[in-house]
Amino acid sequence: MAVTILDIAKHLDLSVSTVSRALNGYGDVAKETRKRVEEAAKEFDYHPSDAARSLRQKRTNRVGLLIPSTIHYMGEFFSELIRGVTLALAESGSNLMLYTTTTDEVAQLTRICRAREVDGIILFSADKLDEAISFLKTESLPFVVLGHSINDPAVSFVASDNRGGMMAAMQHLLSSGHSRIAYLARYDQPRLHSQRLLSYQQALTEAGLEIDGDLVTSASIGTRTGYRAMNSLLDLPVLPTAVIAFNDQIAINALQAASERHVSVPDDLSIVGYNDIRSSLSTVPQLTTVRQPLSEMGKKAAEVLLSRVHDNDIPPIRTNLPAELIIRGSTSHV
Amino acid sequence: MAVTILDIAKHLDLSVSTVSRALNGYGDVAKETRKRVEEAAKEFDYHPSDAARSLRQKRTNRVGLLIPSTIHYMGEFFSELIRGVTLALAESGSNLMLYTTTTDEVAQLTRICRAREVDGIILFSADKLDEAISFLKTESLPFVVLGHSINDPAVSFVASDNRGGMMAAMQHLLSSGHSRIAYLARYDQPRLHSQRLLSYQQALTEAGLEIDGDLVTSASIGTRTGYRAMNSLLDLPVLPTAVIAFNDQIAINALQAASERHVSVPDDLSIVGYNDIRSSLSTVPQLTTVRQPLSEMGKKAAEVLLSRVHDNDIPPIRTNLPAELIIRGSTSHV
DNA sequence: AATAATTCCAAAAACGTTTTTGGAACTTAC
DNA sequence: GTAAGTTCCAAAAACGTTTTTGGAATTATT
Repeated sequence: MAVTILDIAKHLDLSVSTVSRALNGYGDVAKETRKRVEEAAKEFDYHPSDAARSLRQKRTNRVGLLIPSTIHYMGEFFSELIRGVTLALAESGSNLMLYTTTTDEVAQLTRICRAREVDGIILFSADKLDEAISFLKTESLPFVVLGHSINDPAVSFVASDNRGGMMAAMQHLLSSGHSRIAYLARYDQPRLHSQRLLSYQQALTEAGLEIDGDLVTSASIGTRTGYRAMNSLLDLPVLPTAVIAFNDQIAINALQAASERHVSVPDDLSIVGYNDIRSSLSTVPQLTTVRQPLSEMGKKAAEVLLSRVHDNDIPPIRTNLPAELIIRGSTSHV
Repeated sequence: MAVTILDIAKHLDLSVSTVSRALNGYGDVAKETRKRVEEAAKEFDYHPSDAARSLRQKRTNRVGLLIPSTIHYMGEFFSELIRGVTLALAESGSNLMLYTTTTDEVAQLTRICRAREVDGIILFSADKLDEAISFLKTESLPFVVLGHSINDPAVSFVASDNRGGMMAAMQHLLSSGHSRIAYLARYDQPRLHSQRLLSYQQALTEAGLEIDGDLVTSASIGTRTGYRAMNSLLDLPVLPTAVIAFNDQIAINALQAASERHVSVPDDLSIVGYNDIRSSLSTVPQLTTVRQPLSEMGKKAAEVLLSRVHDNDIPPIRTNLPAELIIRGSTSHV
């Protein structure tokens, strides 16, 4: 059996309560006694039972991160986020539980809340975000949404400035003389898509350009996402001179499609990605992209959550981190 | 406050023990009573407290996955593994705790074990694997190593056939007429590296070729890993005609370096990757690579661990899943 | 020198389950 | 018609902590 606090107490001829207070830094214990306890704890490699402590304290020192089950389609994106999350958690001594969404997201959240498996939840999953949010609002479990800016002023979120990011990309292309700019979207991400689309349309309108429905199309999720969609753009009677992709993966596959059809990037076609994942440095040419500070977003989300775990009555924290255009080789003057 | 088993018991005028037995499927409860209990539990959305249950049952229904803190450098690789892990865990009703390694791995493992935070651990971290293993062997916590084949016959692992995979790549190149074959390694992964190096050398020797030390070099971890190393290979007085990279990321960056120096792949240079991550389909040309069944490995590792959680006295399960050469456009006849 | 305050610690309660033990009520067996 | 099973359930113990309460011993205050 594992060593318990009782073993320590017996060994030192103290009561368990004193040992507990000594280890948790309470004041009601003599200096000398505390030292003895700490030494014994070290000697026996004593660590308090996680379950027992959680039960008594009503705190688990765990936070949950809910991610989509299609996580393997967004490996780089995700791992940057998670890095930030783990960084922030490590500082506070909390641990991370990873939940992948199931078919019934709300049932899953119900269990997590009612069984008190975690102290709080970072909602990254996007499947049925609205339902998930409205459920969590009825529970007392702190939560924060990661990656989406939420309209409801009562919910905390950490996202990046989508409108601004997309606008920066558009302005870069427009000022480079492009007028036929395609948007290679992801319709299955309606929340992000609609924001980006708005900026796309606004930029065109402000530039006095027509909005051509043919130039907005969607990549489908899967391996080589965006490959087929890019090809269909290249089948248009009048080709676009620039493409903004929903993310870097799509941009990379668009690059591949263009290359296969001997459309030269950036000479014949400019391509802009989104997110600035590491791979965007590895293409030929390197991707111009809108950088989202993914790691920082993860870190910030964890911090926001932890502050709510500490006190859930503080007003909601709603953060849009700035997006930044990174100009590399995949775009040029028309 | 959350609803407890006592609330259900009071509401139904039963004892807590009966409610517990009813919900957990024990025999000692009348059909009618069980039905009433189940209905009440559903009505109140009752879920037993995770902490209380863990404490009493000495089982947490959680397993840990230990990953390196440099996880963001291996996003795709990692997310495929994790997908398999979560798939297997979901089937068994277990949850996943994600631990990133800290400076003192053993101290971290000590805490995890002694605090009984999880039922078992999947060791994916490679930093000080030997120390970690020898520590875990002294504890009673079940564990399995993921991604490395371990010599010690007492430890369970799930890996893929490194020797075979590397050998397949070499044979492919040799039979295509290549004789100057470089190996773009990762010295900081000594375990995997040494196995691959052995196969590399063996294949050359069997083909009656000299082993040229200049042709074995190492990529360093970081963004664009392998870019600089590839460039130094291209600076050699006599160029290699083929390169086997330690992983696909390195291969992709090697591809980029070659392209920038107008070395045509595969005409002037063949490049082989390793792992078959999704991105290996997105390059121009697409990567020839050695496929490791990453998702299956993760799944298998979780299954092996769970079987040990169920009964830790079963003999070690040691699995090398087959690696498979996938021939695509980045390699050709010399 | 008596009282008040302080320091240190032990005892006990509490957290919410599961599991063990035991016993009442009802059936079956002879 | 008693003995022996069965069926169902309640009571209590146990899991390993933290926190509250209270009290003895020591020190400070008047």
